[in-house]
Amino acid sequence: MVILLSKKPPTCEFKELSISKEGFSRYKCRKCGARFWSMIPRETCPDKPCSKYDFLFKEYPGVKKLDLDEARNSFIEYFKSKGHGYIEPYPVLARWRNDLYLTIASIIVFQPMVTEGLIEPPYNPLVIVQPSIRLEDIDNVGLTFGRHLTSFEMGGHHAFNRRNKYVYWIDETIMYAYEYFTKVIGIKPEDLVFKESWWEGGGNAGPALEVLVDGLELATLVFMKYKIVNGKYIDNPVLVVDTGYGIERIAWFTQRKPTSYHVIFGDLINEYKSILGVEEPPYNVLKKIAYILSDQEIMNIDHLVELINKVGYGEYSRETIASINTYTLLDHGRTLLLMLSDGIVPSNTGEGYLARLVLRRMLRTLLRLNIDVSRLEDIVLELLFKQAMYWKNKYIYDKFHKHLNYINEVISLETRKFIDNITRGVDIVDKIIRRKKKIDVNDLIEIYDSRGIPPEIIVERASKYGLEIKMPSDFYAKIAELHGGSRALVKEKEYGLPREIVEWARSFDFTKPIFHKKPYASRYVARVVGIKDRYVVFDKTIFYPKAGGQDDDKGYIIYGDKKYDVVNVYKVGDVVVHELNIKPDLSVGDEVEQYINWIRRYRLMRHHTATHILLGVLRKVLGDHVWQAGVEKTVDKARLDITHYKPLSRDELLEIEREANRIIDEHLDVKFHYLDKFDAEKRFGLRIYQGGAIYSPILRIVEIPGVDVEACFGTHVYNTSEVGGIKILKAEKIQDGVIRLEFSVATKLPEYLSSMIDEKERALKILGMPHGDLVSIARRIKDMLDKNRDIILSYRNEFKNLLLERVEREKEKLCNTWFIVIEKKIDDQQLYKSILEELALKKKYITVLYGKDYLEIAIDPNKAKESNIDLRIVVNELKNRIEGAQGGGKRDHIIIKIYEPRKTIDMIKKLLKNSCKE
RNA sequence: GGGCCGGUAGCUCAGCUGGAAGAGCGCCGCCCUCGCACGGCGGAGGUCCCGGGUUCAAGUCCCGGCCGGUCCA
Repeated sequence: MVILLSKKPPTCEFKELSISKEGFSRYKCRKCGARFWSMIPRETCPDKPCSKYDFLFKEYPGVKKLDLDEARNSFIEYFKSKGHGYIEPYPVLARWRNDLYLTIASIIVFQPMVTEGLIEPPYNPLVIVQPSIRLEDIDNVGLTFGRHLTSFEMGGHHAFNRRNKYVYWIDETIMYAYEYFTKVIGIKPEDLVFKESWWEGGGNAGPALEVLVDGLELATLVFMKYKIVNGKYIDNPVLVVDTGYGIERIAWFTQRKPTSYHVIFGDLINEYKSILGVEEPPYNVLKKIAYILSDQEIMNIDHLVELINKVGYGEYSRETIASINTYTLLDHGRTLLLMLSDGIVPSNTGEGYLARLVLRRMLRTLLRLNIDVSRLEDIVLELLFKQAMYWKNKYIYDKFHKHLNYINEVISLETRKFIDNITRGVDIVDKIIRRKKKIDVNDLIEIYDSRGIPPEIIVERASKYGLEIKMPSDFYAKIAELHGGSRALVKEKEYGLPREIVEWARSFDFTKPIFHKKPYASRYVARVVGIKDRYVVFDKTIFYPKAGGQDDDKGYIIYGDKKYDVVNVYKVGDVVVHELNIKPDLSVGDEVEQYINWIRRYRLMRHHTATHILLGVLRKVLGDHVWQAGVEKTVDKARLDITHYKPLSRDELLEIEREANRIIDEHLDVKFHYLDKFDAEKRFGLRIYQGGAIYSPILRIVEIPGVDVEACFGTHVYNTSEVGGIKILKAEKIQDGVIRLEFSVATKLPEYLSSMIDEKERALKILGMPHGDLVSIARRIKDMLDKNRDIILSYRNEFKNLLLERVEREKEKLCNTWFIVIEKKIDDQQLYKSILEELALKKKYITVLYGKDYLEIAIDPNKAKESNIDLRIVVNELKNRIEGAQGGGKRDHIIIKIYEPRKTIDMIKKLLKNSCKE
């Protein structure tokens, strides 16, 4: 997430801080040069790598031990008491953003709408504890004894200062941190250090202060005054206080256990150890090792072993590594459960890939712990089950056990895929070794990159052949290199309009959407506010633009005695652009009548409402992981892509269809709400973002009570009964984790029925039985074909034998063997192929087969050698002597294209006689 | 969304520098057996993903597409 930019604005924010009144002064770290604030003079900053985890072996008389819940509550309660409004945590899956998959910090919840000043936050200031996921440091998990986690709780208190509303800024933020850590947690002020730094993420950036205590960073206070646009820093209209308190680290600090995992996962560690058959080093040894290595940059397991040996704990290296793998499983398990219970479906793209990545790392870790492949699925399920139970009734983690059905099924499927993969990997290693007798680094890279088989598995397999392969330490760096620079994903909006028209459209601010207020209006009067070429903007419109997967309206406008067709309708921001068939003779201010093609519109409306019904039903039948992954509503049919992990069964489809039609018959009124973003999210949840993130202060919510609620721009019917009926026409997997449903509704259905009946009748006609029953006729024809095939086989055999008998009579001596000629009379490739095989390969005759304009000569390869026959000479001669002859082949088999092949046979005989020694 | 790997018999796959489409398992028939399994003999089964190009000739080479896998966003 951290993007390196060319030029950072200079930071002078921290030259003077009011905390100096408490006795803090500014120092410079002798080792890393960083500036920091401390009450007592210090040579170096208490941060890695300038310092170790000194807190582990220090006594803090004023500090009370807090578990995770207590640490979280202490944070929330403190900031509540200081006038901060409390916000419930958001999902880890950032559905409300289109530039991020995962929630990586608490500020993500408020970007970009609040941080840009476009809407008010629910409270200002506010406090939130946001479970967040960061996978950048996934390779470090475990190795750093708990400093790195793939998921963690970020305590944030935020203030949004706008020009006309000041809340608080740097000094107040520091004082809150100071007071929280000294008064609530009980740390002595002289142990507290504020280190100057810089942070950026999610599109904003700014100077930051890291709050450090004896080697551990407990919080970062970020003062986001910039936003990042096209790689440049520009002043943000809102001064954002973005703080991140590491809830896990605060708990760890107060308990001073060897690793943060001991604090987060408690007894669960022991359960994992017994499932995995792992022993930890003795408590004090582990703590010592964690301490001694806490200022080291540990690259990988090998490096860790080396370091452990170096510091004199070599005898515990095996237990230490097993423990680290266990901690990794715990960490990844919680992350995976967070992802899956927020509805991520593992797949090969998007956020689904991130879930797969985490699971596969878990599975690889299990293999490293010598868990046999056959037990992989059971073990990983058991580990996740234990974890889900451990978190029962704890904060948002309580949701884990509620999703266990989905989690179990998806993990089973994914684990089997992984096992398939590595099994195939073993075969590939065997194959490469058979062929090349060795495997090099390029093979490792290629196999990993294109087949996802981790190099450890290959190395292990190769060792069974006695091959030793060194896995380069920069393996993953090489992979990254192979992929080149990566680009950030921000979807450019496609308008389908010329750029200058888009620019022009932006100069208007709003077209009143009559299609929302009066979706049943097919005629309306509007005033022209802009014309450019064939494009017109009105003050209001009943024309629905192409948006939200719904096709645009077609129709016409009338001005006086002039009529213009509206051929396309586009949406640019809140402006609707009408494209006419010709450049109109209109002026700004003219009042025109707008007419839409009602039949078309009504079908689109019905398809759109049907899509919402179907989505609600799919979620109900298949589970909460079902999200809309794409959608298109045209006049003929609608298409809905959903996230789901396996193909839909016949029964599921029938149930879905039945349920959707039941909702139509329920005659439910469709409700529309206009709500502030945060109100809508609070009232209906983040489900509303089925169509992707919407960056708008006010959301239009379409609710089918008890079925579905979505933020939606489209036109809908007022009652579900108007949909009239839903028929699913097709359900197919379009990519890993995505199922596409095609369906149609209402008056479109008889058309489909008619075309099906028509198709059936055409088939019957072709079969010559226009009034028969298709199924029984098909069965009869199949029987007939089978029977005929048998008959043909018998004929073929008979004919072949006759031919072979005749050949025996007609054969003549040539080149130490027999020479025979066969004319190809029937278009039966199989027949002549088997004859050629019989004569040339078994009987070793020189066999000539000719047809209308081609000729083929074949002989047994060994016979050719021993008789010194080379058919290539024959071909070349024929090509030389006969005009238009073209062909070639091998020594023992040639094919030539030639007119009147029969006439060349004598020539062939002569050529053969010359070439072979008789 | 991009890179890479793949698509050949019902299944798993082989098929080299373009010249006669293969193996194992499965299926059918026969032999062996009281019957089954094993074993033996014989047989059926192919739009070599689709489309275009190069060539006398393409499973094989080139281009485009579709589908699957995988790595990375």
